[in-house]
Amino acid sequence: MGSCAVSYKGRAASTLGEGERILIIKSDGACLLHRPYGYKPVNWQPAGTVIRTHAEDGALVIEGLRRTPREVLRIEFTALKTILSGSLEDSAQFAMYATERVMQRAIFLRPQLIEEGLKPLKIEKEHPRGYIDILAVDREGREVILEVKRNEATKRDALQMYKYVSEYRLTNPAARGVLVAPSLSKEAQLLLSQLNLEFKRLRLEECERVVAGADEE
Amino acid sequence: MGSCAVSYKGRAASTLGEGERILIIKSDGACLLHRPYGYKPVNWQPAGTVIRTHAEDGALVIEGLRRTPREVLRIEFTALKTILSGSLEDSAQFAMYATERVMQRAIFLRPQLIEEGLKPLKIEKEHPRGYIDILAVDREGREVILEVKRNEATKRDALQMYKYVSEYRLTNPAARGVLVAPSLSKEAQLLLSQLNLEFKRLRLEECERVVAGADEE
DNA sequence: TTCTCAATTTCGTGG
DNA sequence: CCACGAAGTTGAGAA
Repeated sequence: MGSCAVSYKGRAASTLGEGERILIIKSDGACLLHRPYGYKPVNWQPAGTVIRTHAEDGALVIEGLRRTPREVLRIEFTALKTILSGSLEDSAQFAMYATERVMQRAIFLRPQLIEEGLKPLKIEKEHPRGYIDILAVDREGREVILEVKRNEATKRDALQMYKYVSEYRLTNPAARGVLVAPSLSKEAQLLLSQLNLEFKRLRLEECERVVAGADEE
Repeated sequence: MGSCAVSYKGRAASTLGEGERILIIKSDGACLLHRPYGYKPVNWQPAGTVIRTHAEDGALVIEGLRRTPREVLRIEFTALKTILSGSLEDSAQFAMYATERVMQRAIFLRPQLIEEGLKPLKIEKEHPRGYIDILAVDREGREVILEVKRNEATKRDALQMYKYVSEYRLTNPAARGVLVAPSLSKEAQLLLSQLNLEFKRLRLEECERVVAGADEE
């Protein structure tokens, strides 16, 4: 903690005049310089950075160097308020719920969440124009393209799915497209019916239960 | 700094077991909890968050509450290593160079960077489905839609441009689309040729020289 | 508020 | 190592 001036050059370039900030340097090389406000650091380097320090004209200069891409962060402290050094013990598990992946996994584990007889084939199948969340086959053997959204599905989501489905329909006119989300905006609803696509309501909560149940087994 | 356990619930949800971390709380409500490694905080709240603290079973509980969206971050410190409090004076100017805007400006100042006879009409022109970086007219009077990228252009960038160009081609089939970037991914190159779009190599460095030269005059 | 897009995006995943 | 897409993306700018 102290007063410093900063310059950065690499993927972009920036300068910052003298002011009081907090600098954190972690043992993996990650470093973060924070101004007194805001969520994001004003300057930083990611893990893997090589830190070097030296004195220069009565100032403490801290440089973070990185290759691929080549980047240099230079912080020049002219006044120090506090220096803290130590090591932290932290081996705990971080668990994040409520991601789109949970929904995908639940559908794969229990396809009847969507409909009876559905057989998922592939998650995140590659496609010349992007990715399909899930590719499946229904009980009548038709291809089903599933686009999964964690939040209310928008017009944009419907269009994205249409991009994929229309491609499939060139070779397989019976191909279905199902947008899976907890809810659907009114505009998206209209669009889906115009594009001959379907919607299946599915809430994150249900998916979490399915995935949790599978993990117990 | 100390040992804590964390839970978060809001747009998503997460838990983190006991471990030693650094917590920064800024006066605007922004708070960041950092593990001993990595660039990103493991949990956080943005500026505007209301911070409340209380003791509970011998632990220091710090809660960050936020509305729109409703989010709660709860940090329970069971052991403290250090507490630091103070205010920082920082009113310096932050200047960032080397952005996409520099490239846009350079093209506007010196259109021959793209091709002879090009006449730029408008930067960031509105469009029903987004924004066009630059709209121009070539020496033969054809509309040219320019999509500018600071880094290597991807398939995604080509598709975004195609969205605009195909719209223009409905009324003006001769309309051109030019993707401007320092380089082009192989997949994007293929896509461009399929979609009848063009690529023009332009490096940030050249643009910076052009803009710097213009500023001197 | 909403939408749209840039970002030193970062991060993970798969080829 | 690239390429692609998600992210509690964040942040800025305009309607």
